[in-house]
Amino acid sequence: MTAVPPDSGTLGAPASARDRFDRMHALLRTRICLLDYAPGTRLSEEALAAEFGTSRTPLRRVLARLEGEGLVHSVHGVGTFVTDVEVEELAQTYRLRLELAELTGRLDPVPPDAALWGAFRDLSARAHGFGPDPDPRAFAELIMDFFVALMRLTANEPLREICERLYFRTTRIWLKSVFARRLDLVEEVDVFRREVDDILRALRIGDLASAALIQRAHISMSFERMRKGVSTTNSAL
Amino acid sequence: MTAVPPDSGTLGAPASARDRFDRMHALLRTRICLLDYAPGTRLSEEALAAEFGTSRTPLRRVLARLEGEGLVHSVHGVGTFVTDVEVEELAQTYRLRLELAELTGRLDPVPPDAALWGAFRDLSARAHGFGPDPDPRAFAELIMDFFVALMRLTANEPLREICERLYFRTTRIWLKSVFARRLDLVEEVDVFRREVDDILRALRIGDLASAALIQRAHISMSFERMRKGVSTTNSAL
DNA sequence: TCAGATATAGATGTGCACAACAACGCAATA
DNA sequence: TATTGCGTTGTTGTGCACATCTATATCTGA
Repeated sequence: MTAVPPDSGTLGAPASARDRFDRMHALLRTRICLLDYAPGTRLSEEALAAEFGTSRTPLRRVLARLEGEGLVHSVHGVGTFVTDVEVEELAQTYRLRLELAELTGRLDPVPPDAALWGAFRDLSARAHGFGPDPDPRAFAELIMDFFVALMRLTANEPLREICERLYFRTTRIWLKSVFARRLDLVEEVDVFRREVDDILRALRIGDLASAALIQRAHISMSFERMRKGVSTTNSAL
Repeated sequence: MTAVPPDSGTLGAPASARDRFDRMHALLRTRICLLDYAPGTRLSEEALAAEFGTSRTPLRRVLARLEGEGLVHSVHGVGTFVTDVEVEELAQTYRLRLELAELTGRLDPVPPDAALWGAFRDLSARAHGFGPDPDPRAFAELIMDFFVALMRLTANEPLREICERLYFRTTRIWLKSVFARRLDLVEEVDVFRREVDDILRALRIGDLASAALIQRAHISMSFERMRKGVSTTNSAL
């Protein structure tokens, strides 16, 4: 036998330090955005390090990154906490996201390749596969996957990076509003199905700018529904 | 005497961990953007830690942040290197910066307060204070300070953060072009003086949108001069 | 009973020693 | 002479013990 490098597992990836970092980062980000860790939750460095089978040192690097992205906040001697999100505070971020969404259709748009078409078909099937009583978390995950897929329609790397950064910072407010009954989940599912269908229709005729405008409109309307949800709740008290 | 907290120095700041981090981060970022560390330079963690009087651990945190901002790149077992910048690669980033500059005049613009007016007066004085043979580094520092001051004209925090992020990632190419004689420094100084004067004129009549458009135009023209500088050099060979 | 100082517990931040890894040089060999 | 293998060296990544800091509970005295 020739010398075989220490492959830790079934196949392929030698699991480099960077890969571990990316995996931990993506997983924690997903948990925060899907409210597995509610805003205000304290994240124990020791517990997370034990879960990932490492020491605190690499994990702290991940938390530092998440702090730079505005998802957690560390205080010396107290703890690391998931940041909170409020509708009114996010108004600035949403206005910016509107403009950036439109830019994805104007700056370096690229038509979908075969792989991306396949991804869109799967996403559409998932969107239409939800029953009358959908699981909010699973649906939020679908929305997230759809957003990431849409980002592949622009070749402008910095724009993509910024859009995703802002998305992950704001998306929790939607799921939070659903749980707080300020949004009607069934209506949200219906609206999302129409958004997917409309955007795919625009993409099929190669009109990426219109696809971006449709996305922009839905981001705007989604935010307005959340704001109205707040005032409705208030006036109903 | 009542108990006095252990003040480490002359006055005020107790120099918390976060303050140290911010200072190290800002200083290294400035050095990279002002080409004190040329692209490709290897940054020694040990040497930098010694310079700041700490161990590698806090310094590594700073380097990790800089890597997230695209200013350095670490490779296990090799070193941490200042990233390189090429005019053609930055085309996407510049197109994005154009759009974002315009947004600063449309999204949450705020007129200058007394302090900001004072800052602008100082900046204008510095701009007109350069002689016939200006120091490129000092002039680049002035441009940087002016940009940061302009960012105070929008109250949209996420927009400000993103604009600065992209600025620090692209600004080195200007100074690099000056050193490579692809840009004429005297002409650049003249152009910058006009930019400052024009923007301040727009601000005095309260037209922040026009100020942003002027800035946008100058970013665009600056990039074009750099591109032309490349082709001119090439055709002159 | 209440105000304030103090001890305690538990968290993040830091320093140091070592592991993992990559580049280089050098020598042995076909 | 070209090439392959290996040891050396220097770097980043990791683990662990300890320092530093904050919030809470407890004790003390009026």
